[in-house]
Order: sequence, then structure tokens, then C-alpha cells
Amino acid sequence: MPVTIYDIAEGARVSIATVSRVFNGHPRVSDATRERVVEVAASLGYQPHASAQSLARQQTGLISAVVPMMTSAFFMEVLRGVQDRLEASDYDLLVYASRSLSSMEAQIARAVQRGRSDGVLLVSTALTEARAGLLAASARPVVLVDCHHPDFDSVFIDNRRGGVIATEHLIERGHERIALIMPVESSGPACQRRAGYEDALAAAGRPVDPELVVVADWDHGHHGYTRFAGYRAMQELLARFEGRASERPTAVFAAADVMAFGALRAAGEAGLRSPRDLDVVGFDDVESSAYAGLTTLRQPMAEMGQLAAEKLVRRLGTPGAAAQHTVFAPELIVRQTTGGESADLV
Amino acid sequence: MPVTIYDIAEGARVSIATVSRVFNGHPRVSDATRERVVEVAASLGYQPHASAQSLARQQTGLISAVVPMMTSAFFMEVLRGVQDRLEASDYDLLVYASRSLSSMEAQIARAVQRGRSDGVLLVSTALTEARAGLLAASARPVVLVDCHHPDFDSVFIDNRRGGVIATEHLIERGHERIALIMPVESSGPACQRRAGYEDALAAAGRPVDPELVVVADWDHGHHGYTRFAGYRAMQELLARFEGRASERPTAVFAAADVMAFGALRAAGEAGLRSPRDLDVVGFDDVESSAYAGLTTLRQPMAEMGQLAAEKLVRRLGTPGAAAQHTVFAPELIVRQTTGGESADLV
DNA sequence: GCGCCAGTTGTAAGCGCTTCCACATCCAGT
DNA sequence: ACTGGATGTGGAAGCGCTTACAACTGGCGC
Repeated sequence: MPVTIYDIAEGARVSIATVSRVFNGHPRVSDATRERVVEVAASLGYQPHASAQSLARQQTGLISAVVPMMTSAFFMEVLRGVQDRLEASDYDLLVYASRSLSSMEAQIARAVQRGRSDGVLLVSTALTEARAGLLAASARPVVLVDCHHPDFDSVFIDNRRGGVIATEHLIERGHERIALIMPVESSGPACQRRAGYEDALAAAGRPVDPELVVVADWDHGHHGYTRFAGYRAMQELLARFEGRASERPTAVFAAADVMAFGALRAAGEAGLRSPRDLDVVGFDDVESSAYAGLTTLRQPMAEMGQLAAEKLVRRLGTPGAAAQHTVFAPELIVRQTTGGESADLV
Repeated sequence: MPVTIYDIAEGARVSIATVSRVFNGHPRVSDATRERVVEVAASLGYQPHASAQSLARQQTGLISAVVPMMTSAFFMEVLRGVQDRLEASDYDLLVYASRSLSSMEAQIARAVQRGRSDGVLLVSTALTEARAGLLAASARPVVLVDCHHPDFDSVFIDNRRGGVIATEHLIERGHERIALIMPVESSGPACQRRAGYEDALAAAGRPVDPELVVVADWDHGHHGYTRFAGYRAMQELLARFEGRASERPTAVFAAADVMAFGALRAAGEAGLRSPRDLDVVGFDDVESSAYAGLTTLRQPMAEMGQLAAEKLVRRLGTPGAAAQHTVFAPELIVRQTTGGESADLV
């Protein structure tokens, strides 16, 4: 039933080599022959066999993207950007999204398996030496998104600068006690945002009060960027100041929008409204943030995905270049949770 | 450099057939041999070549999902469900998301190409006969999500029932003039939601007033499920009642949450607040809806994706079964835009 | 009229793996 | 000791395609 180049060769009275040449746009095929082959192929409804081509050409035409879970809007946006760029190329997208961080290693191993894909996009994945080793050993082109490693191309945002901007914004709004809510410390971006927070405080001549910093490590095996983590973190924060309301922080910088949502929720349950009783700044500017009226630092997520795909495709074309890093600047979007207006919904 | 079964065969002093048997868990291999092979393979860092396996086995271990654009939260949720289920299987996911509806055909063709993947998941894609033909001709297992065709397995929601529920809810809230905003008419689900709207009106003994129905066909080549489309549709609706405020609809049923967001925005710009001046009901219950306080009909998106993947995997295991259809019931979530409370944010 | 070259096509050797079939053991049953 | 069914292993034929290389054709300059 399935029609192969042999069938076409027979029908067009040529060899399979010639058939192959026709489909690969080889220049040295006479017009008459080419026409005949194309015609027979069309009439037989021929489709090349992808696996066979991959094997013979030693390239798959696939790119694999490894993302740490499909839960977050951030990854979705990045992937959208990737898709956008890939549509203009001849590459198809293989998505590896694990449910837990622990399966990450396996997903990466799978993504770089021989004959599986031609290149790898690694999103928001802390690059331990073990993982870097896996990638290097595979000798496959790699582009990192939202993470960094000297050996590989990467696209990421200046998280530290974002932390500074967020914190400065809160300082400018007159807050004396600014809390920080962040996910597990294994997250590189989160740590850098915290570093920015500390930088800004230091620049303003203020100490970093550990009591004001909550690390949310409740979702086990999870990346921690969840609404629930933010919710629990806020509860924890409020609990710390139970009975001494005057010392309670009046502003919170959450290392991610989703966490800010959870935090807002917990604050609301405790009778605190934003911005009346509490200013809140998030990070990412996911779609919901506009609706929640959340002040945040915008990351050009889709754009980052697009650029990453661009870099990868380019590297596939001309391998061997030195690793290049592109860093984006986060943009402060002021909305209601720090007294702004919410007017960017369309 | 790349190590093949030949290298292992040599190192373990066996034939390549035996090496292959070891990795495929063939029972007839002596323990001693097996051990030796495994050891050599490990020391050489052997990885099977995916393309070669695909070609020899005549199956790829891949499943392709075709979705009409990565823009919508709906597709993301569905894909998440798919991923969840697939992680438990040995299949990897190939994602085909086109930017425009016009490239849909090409994407489908690519997804069903010989040797590309073992099965196809088609999400929210109106199945024209041409497309159904493509799928049938490919003889590949197919599962439809959020769309329907008698010949293929499918998982979808009772859109018509949802339309009825939404409209009844608005009728119960005392509205006399209920408008409908929907995307392009080529969308099956949207048309069914409209049918439900009409059913409910009819059941209440009311006529369907064409003046109250706006079909948003502004995004050319787009699926129409966008904020912008909702925005423009609402403007259009309000324009229709310019100067006769008393006849203006007091409630709107938007065929999708994102459209409802746009509609709310347009209403807001015209000085109308919800629910004070206008009740709004959406459809989908995407993440932002909770923040926007939007009353809507919830679709179990991730669950649908999961089930679809489940069906596909099962079908791959035992082909030839008759097409089975699973229909989910939409659930009304009442929030602020129809006078409810918004309290489900964590 | 011969060699030479460019243009066109065929032959065949892979790409790395799976799997059918045949062959060689080995041991239980007679 | 002889048969026969397990059991373990190797040989070899694919899977469907790409591509180096060889071969053949004319037409050209000499």
C-alpha cells in the first residue's frame, strides 16, 4: 500500500537514484525526466518516509524543546515564540515537558538521543554540570532560554536588574519594610532577582532583614513557581508578624507573577487589600497579570523564544561558532497593586 | 565517534543480532551474554539511534498534535493534559501549531507524513472533508479534541448544552435582551454554543433577534477567538444601539472567555461596568477568568487532553476498534460579571 | 576521427537497526 | 545411543532513502 521511490522509479522508467534526485532538487536531471517523475509521484500520492530520510541524511529536521512543566504561562509564551520562528524554517518541534523536576534528566537525555532531533532548546533549566555534560557529550547544538552557561548559546533576561527595578519602585513609593517571596533556591533566575532586591536595599542604605524573606519550598519536586507556593509564602510571612502589626511589611516583591497571585489571595484572606494595605510587585507579566492589576516586570517571553529558535536554526546551518549570549532588559509595568491604573487589557 | 551496535558486538564478541535482542528485552539471551553486552554498551556510552529504530521497526514512538495556534490558553491546557498522559507512555510529542488557519492543511499533511509519527491528535480543527480525507488516507490513528467527526475517536464538550446553560443563567437573572458574541462561523464549537443560546431563548418563548448577535470576523485568517475580536464585536454591538439606550442588551454571552475580556474592555470604554450595567458570561474558564471575575462555563481542558492521549495510546496498542466519542458536560462558574463572588483564586 | 568534457542516468554501498530463519547446543525422554 | 524440543546465537535480508562513483551519451576542438 505505501508507495516508495521504487514504485515511482518503476512507473517513470528510471532508477530510484533519479527519483531521489528529483525530490532533492538535484540540478543534473533533465526536464523531461523530472516532469515524468513528478507526475508519477503525484498520481501515486507519494510521500517520502521521514524516518528513512532521517537515517540516510543523518539529520531529522526536528528540534526538541525541553521545558520544566507545561503549567506555567511563561513556558507557553516562550514556546509560542519558538513555534513562530520555526514555522518559517523546515524544522518541526518536539516538546519535552516533564511533570516534575526529577524527570528532567531523563527528558534531556531523551531529547539529545542520537537520531532524535538536530538541536535542543533548553528552557528555564538550571544547568548543573551533570546536565551540561549530557548536552556537551551529545555534541548537539543547544540554545538556552532563561538560563545561562558559558558553553552554550543563551537568551535570558537581566533578572538581577529586574530585582533592582522592582525594589527601587517600592522604595520610591515610600515603603520602609519590603518583603521578598521567592521559590526554591535551586532556581537561578529567582536567586538573581533576590540579588537585585538586596542590591537595591543596599544602595538605599538598608539592611536585608531575613525575616522579610520567604523561600517557598512547599511544592516538593516542583519548580516552586506556583500560585500555591505564593499563597503559603504569604501566609508564612504574615504569621511571622502575628501580633506586631506595626512591623509588618507594607510591600512585597514576588519573584514571579503566579506567586504574587497566591500572595494576594492570602493577603486578601487576612483582610489586607492591595494597594491599600500592601503593595505588590510580581515578575514576568503573564496574561493574567493585566486582569489582576498586578504591577510587574515584563519579560518579552515570545520574543525570547523566537530569538532562541533563530539562534538554533542559524547554528544548525553553520556549526562551530562561539557561544553567544543575548540578555534582555525587564520593563516595569505599573498597575493597581502599586497604585497605578490598569488600562492595558486589549 | 558515535557508537553503534557493531561496536558493542565487537566488544562483547557477539553478533549485532544479539546486541539488538538484549536492548529489546528478547527473552532468549543467556544471562552471561546479556550482562556482557550491557556492560560494554555502558562503558561505550551507547545510545540507540532513534531514526534507525524508527525505520526498522516501522514506528516512530512519536505522536503529533496539531493545534490551531499557540495563542490560546485553551490549547495550552489541552496540551498539558496530553503531556501528562504521554509521560507515562513511551511516546514523545511533536507539536504542530500554525500561526494561521490557512497553513492548517500543510501542518496536518506534515503531521501525518509517513514515518513521522505513529498517531495524531487534532485539536479544535473543523474537519472539512478534505482534511478528513487526508487523515483517512494516512491510515494513521487519530483522536479529535474539541471537534467531531463520525469516523474518528473524539473528545469534546457539549457546547450546545453550554450555550443553553449560559443563556438560561442570564434569563434567570432577569435579562430581557441577551446578546451573543461569537467568532467566525467556521468554528464548529462556536456555532453549537450559538445553537444552545437559541435553544434557551426558544424554550423561554423568546425570538432570536439578529440585531443582538455579533459575529466577529475581523481577524482575517485567524480563528477569531481573540480578545481583539471580542473588543470589536462589543463595539459593533454598542454602535448598533447608539441613541436608543433603552433597547440596548443588558447581558452578553461571549462564545469564549478571551472574547469576553475584549468585550468587557469595550464596554468599560463606553462607560458600562459589569455587572452594574451589563452581565457577561464567557466560555472556557481559562486562568485569567478567575482574575477578571468572569462568569463562565468551565471546560475540563487538561482532562480532555489527557483522555485524548489515553485514547490514542490505547488505539495504537490495539488498532481497528470502532470510533468512540466522549462528551464532557460544561460547568457553570458564577463570578462577578453576573453578580457572583470571585473566590476561587488559589 | 579522436580525446575530452559536460550533462544525465544507473549501480551499489551505505545509514543503524530489527527480525526471520537456520544452525548449533544441550538435556530430557525413550 | 537416538530423537526431539528447548534454548542461545549468527547470518543475512530488509526498512526507504541518499549519494559517491561509474558509465554512457553527445557535441566540441583539435
